[in-house]
Amino acid sequence: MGELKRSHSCNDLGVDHIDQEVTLMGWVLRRRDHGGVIFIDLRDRWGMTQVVFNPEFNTEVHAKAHVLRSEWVIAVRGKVIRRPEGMVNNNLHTGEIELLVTELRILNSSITPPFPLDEDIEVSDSLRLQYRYLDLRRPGMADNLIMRHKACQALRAFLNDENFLEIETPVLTRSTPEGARDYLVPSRVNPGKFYALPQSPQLFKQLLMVAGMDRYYQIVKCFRDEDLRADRQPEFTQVDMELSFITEEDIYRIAEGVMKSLFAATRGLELKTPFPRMTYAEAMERYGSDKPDTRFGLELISLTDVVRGCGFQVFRTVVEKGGLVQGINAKGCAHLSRKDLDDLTAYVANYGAKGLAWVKVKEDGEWQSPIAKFFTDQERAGMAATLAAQPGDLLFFVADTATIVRTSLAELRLELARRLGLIDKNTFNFLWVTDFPLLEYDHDQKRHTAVHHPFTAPTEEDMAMLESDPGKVRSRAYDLVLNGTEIGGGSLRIHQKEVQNRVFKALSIAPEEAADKFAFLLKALELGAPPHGGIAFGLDRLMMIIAGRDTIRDVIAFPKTQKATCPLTDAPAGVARKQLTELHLRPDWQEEKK
RNA sequence: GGGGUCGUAGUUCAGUUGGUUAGAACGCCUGCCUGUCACGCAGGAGGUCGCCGGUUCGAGUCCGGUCGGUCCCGCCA
Repeated sequence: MGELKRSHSCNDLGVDHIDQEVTLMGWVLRRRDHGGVIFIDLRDRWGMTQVVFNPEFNTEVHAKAHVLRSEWVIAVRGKVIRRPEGMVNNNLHTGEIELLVTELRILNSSITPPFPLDEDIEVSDSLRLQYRYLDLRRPGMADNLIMRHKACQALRAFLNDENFLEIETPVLTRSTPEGARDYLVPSRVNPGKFYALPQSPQLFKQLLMVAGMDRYYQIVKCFRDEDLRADRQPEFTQVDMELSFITEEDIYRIAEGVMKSLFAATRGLELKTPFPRMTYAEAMERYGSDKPDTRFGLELISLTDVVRGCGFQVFRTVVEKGGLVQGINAKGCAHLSRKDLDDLTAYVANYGAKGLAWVKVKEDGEWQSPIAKFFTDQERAGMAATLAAQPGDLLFFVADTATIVRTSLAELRLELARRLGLIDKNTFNFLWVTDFPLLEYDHDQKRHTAVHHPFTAPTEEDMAMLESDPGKVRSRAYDLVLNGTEIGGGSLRIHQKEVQNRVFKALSIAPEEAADKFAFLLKALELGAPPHGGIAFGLDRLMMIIAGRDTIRDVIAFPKTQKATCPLTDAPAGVARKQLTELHLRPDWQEEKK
């Protein structure tokens, strides 16, 4: 860079700087070479400034500028001048001025980029990830990272004000039963033993409460070796926190404060608090989901009692076998085509629904429907009344087990809303979902498993049922849902050894196994563990929603592909045999022949 | 583990019923151009149609497999 020193960013200069001598550094976004005058759009993290090489003003530097190409890195010194009459670019923050160059220094050239860096051009994901450092130069991607930084700073400021301590926890820890598949790390020093990467710092943050830290938080990487989705990858970031001597109300207040500060810092939005709340039971009843999107209606309506003993055999048998019949009234949607209905039927089939019954309510109130003939006038009237059906409405029904009915109608509801354009992207609907069940029965494992995790406290009033009717016990867990996405969850924890042992027993974790895997926790609970609880937010998902993106890859600097690889570094990769033997691993695969 | 979808020039895509030499735009290269801002004009280069196999006189096109991207189901306390 020689004696040149950057004086401003590419977004700084305006009419106040006219006639000043400045130096800019950055990347050549575009050149417009008129043979005579040459314009370069110079870009950096902050913005863009037009720089001008004028042969009448400086022949030497103009001649030198002819070689400049996209993504060359340059330093330019010159004078800030007002653009001529009528040449102002109102789309550009620095559009009132330009830099008339007196000195050009080429800091680095660039080969032709593998894809254009223009914002509006779609490039395949594999190419973007292979050249992620170019992809991140695009303003939209850079903005996402900048926004993520602001979000982290805002929540740190808020939590610091609330007397939290930011404390790090180990990344090399031990594998514990329950939950997702662990990433394992073999120990060289301890042959045959393994560390696991944390699925969350759950037990460590509880131990920090036992340690009297009182309020802890951490922005922390977590690891789960499961298959990927648009909003899920194996390493992800949690905003993790834990507090002592609190109730649910304290957690809600803190979490709402975090969201408030975060949305103010990123979107400049003033969120209304407190957020609405809904029990798990109500959410399942009205939306068929424990993370309902409340930006639109299309609620599920139960018809199980209305169609009991009706003339339609499919519905009748399902009810007799203890299943459910539920419906959705798509108001004013009777105009949907047969193809639309076939598509929707295929859509719910993905979620196990064997069929999707539909009824178009005609202007005279008559039913146009393949199943109309199976019902008496009275039965039809009862169903119509329950669904508040009016002429022009389209009614959907699914009859099956409770799980299939709820899942398929919940997904149908979302798909309908998308197709009908009922979703407002600029609305942010938060919802606390409370009173989750503590346990659910796993038919494969033939035992109960924890809905949240094994350290979640049961409610006082249900505790007595732990042994007699474990499936009925409610927990002191809560989820925070934003626009139908679970963005966080937590619970009040068990802080007494006896209760923890009873829950382990309800989970069919044998006392010997509990002692082996969780001895340290049980011991800590005997040594003055305070009542405590906490919550963790999925930062990637939160940023995805705030940035208005469809995948968390767009808010992660170096994300993984759906096959959990990194096209940039080509991870995961093979290792030398010696590395394995040092770790006391004996591979049975053949080494690649050279 | 399963299902959908995509893969053609550097990039984004088109390519008819299987039929001559595979096209467009942008980008790139050369030349011209003194007020553009997606500058303009003229010319040019650039292709193992992801890969392997099959059907066929003939395959970018049809079939099977495989690899890669992506979305979903299962999975994700």
